[in-house]
This record gives sequence, C-alpha cells and structure tokens, in this order.
Amino acid sequence: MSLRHALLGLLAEHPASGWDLSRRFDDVLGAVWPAGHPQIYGELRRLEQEAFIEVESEGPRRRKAYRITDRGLAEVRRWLTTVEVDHTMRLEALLRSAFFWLMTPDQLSDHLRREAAYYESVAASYRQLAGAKDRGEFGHSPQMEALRIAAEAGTRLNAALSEWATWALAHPISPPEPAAPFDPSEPGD
Amino acid sequence: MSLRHALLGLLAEHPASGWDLSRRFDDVLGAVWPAGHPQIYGELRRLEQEAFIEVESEGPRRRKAYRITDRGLAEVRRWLTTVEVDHTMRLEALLRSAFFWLMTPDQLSDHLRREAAYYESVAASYRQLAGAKDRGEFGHSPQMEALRIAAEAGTRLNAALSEWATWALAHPISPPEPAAPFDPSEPGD
DNA sequence: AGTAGACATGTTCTTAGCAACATGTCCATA
DNA sequence: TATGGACATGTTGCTAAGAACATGTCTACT
Repeated sequence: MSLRHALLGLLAEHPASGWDLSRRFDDVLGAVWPAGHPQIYGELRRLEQEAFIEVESEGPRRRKAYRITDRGLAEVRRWLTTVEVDHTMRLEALLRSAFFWLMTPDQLSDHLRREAAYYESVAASYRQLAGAKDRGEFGHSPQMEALRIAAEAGTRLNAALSEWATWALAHPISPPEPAAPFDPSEPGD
Repeated sequence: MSLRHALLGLLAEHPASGWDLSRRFDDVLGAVWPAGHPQIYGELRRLEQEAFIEVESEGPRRRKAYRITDRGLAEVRRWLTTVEVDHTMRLEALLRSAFFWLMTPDQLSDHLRREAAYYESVAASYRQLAGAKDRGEFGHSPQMEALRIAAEAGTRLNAALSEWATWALAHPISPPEPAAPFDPSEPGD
C-alpha cells in the first residue's frame, strides 16, 4: 500500500491531476511500482477525504488538480523515515530460473540470450538518462537529483540481471541425470 | 498468476502436499514470489480440477500428496518456453528513492546505510548457499543446478542494490534550493 | 457544422493476495 | 492420561490490482 505515499510524494513536488499522476507512473515510477488509473483515482479520493490532499483548481474536462496539505506532507515524511522498508520482491524472471532444468539446453540458452538482451537494453536506457542528468540537461533541483539516484539503481539492477543471464549461459545445466549411455571406449569409474 | 506454474514446477520434481509446497515457498521461492498457504491450497484445488495434478496418496492428518500429470508437465513446459516473461517489478525500496529529496541529509544517510547493510547480508547468505552447492553439498541433480543459478541471481541482485546504496551515500542531494544564506565573505555571483 | 482523436475522469466486475480465524491430528513428554 | 506443540488443511472476509466499460470535453482539421 505504498501507492498513497507515492502519490503524496509526487504531489509534494507540485500540484497535479489524476491524469498527470497516472502519466508519471506510466513514465517513471511504473518501472518499480505499477499503478493503473482506476487505482490512482480511487486513492486520490480517499486521500482527499482524509485531508492529506485538497483540490487546488478545477480545469476543463472536469480536471481536478490536487495540492498536498501540511498533514499530507508530514505523512510522506513519516513514511519515509519511520516506516520499515518492505523488501518483498516479485520477479517472475527469477522464479522461472528455479525451473530451468525443465527446459532443453537449446530452449534455455535461447531464453537466457533474450533475457540478457532485454535487461541490457533497459540498463542502457537508464544509463543514458543518468548521463543526461549528469550533463545538467534537467536542471539541478533536489527532486531531479533524487531521480538521478533512482536512475542509478535502474542501471545497476538491470545490468546485474543482464550479467547474470550471461553468466548462466556459460553454466549450462547437465542432462537429466545418470542416463549417461554406457560407452565401452571410456574408462570406467 | 505464475503461482500455478510454480506449483507445477515444484511438483515436477516429486510429489508433495500443500504443506510441503507452502514450506518450499517460505524457504526458497518466497524470496522472488511470495505465496501464503491459503493461496496455495486454493490453487491446488483448481489444478486438480483441471487435471494438471492428481492425488498421489493420502496420509495422516488429512495429508494429501499431489503428483503432476503429463498434462501438467506439458503445461509448465509450455509456460517456460512460449509464454512471454513478465518483467514487471515492484520494489518499494526503489520507489522510495524517487522521494529521497523529502528527507534530511541525516535521515537519508542513515536510511542508505541500513539498506546497504540489509542487502549485503542477504547477498552474503546467497553467496554462502552458492558456495555450498559448488562444493557439492547438495548433490548434482539438474534441479539443484537450477537453484544454483537462482542463487547466483540472488547474490548479484542484492550485491548490486547494496553497492547502489553505498554509491548513493557518496552522492548526497544538495539542499532544497536557492535558500543559500547570504555570506558577505563569499564573492557574489 | 461535423468529426476524429487526444484528453480526462470515472465505475464495474473479477481475481489476487493476505491476515485472521477455525478445526482437527499426531507425537512426545510430564 | 493430559497437555503442549508441530503438523496439516481449510474458510472468511477485507483490500489491492487491473481489465473492461462508460462518459464526456476540448482541439484541430475538413
């Protein structure tokens, strides 16, 4: 249930509408915390009821921009500083690795090659983003610096996964067992 | 909804009861795919209905051990080889990093130090496990080799996160902005 | 004036996930 | 023989997540 705090965190930067927030999730935060718009609109309604945010302005097309309240700002800070980090991970790619022995060597190396390429391309795009930020292309606000740190995590995490897949390619799983056919030309054990 | 395939994958090794499977999730798979026992028992019932698994034996305390069917084995293999990997990640620790700018420098470095220590200790335990497997302490079955590969991922992933936190410690976020107090001893801009 | 398409917000419905509760069995040991 | 604890399986009920559907508006172009 970190969604509410993520929304508060985004609103701490500046007011935004549900649509704006949904976009930021799609573009940035979604990589580590996916959230669809139904969830976001619903959570915003609750946050308003609890006075963590308030309507700042109403625009065309029923657009409502929300502003964070002092109470809301205090709540994000409380979360960041006193709530234990939830280290739960959910990585289907790694779950699959426990079952690699069910694949043929060919299927597995094909799979690993594609995984390595995927993670490498994601890592590359974070690397590029980090580079742009280091060149000052996005200014130097504290918010931007926090995203620079997040981009570093994206780079390292995906690079590690890519390297792992490459490592696994070099460590094939031996065939299903003792079924090694008897070969009289080989010395016995 | 990878849970069903994970259960099938575990049952592909050998028959097991709901309790056994729940244990394996707690001990091993839970690190990358958490699952509580209510979910597991429910899914097993559905898998049996769909003839992916069947009851192998009934034991004391209503214990039911399930065996995978040919249909079930084909289904895991289909999943492993033809279903696109879902690369969705959900990492609260990284979500938080986008909001580091809301913390004071002291709070942030305290946080990062604890994160680095946490990930390093997790990485160390995977490293140890991998070492034991390399020393042959768990035999050499293909299943064990797959878990060896998974342990490598655990090591690299957590090491990367630990190193990231350490890197972030060395890249502090500059103060909230232009509020630099005027100091007449400094040359003006 | 009509219309296509992006913008914007919502509801509905289903499933996933998970904590809490309920039930009963077997085993060791006091 | 009573009792505590590990074993084992389930149900209930709430919240999260997410796909699909519904609605309406504004802009630009024809």
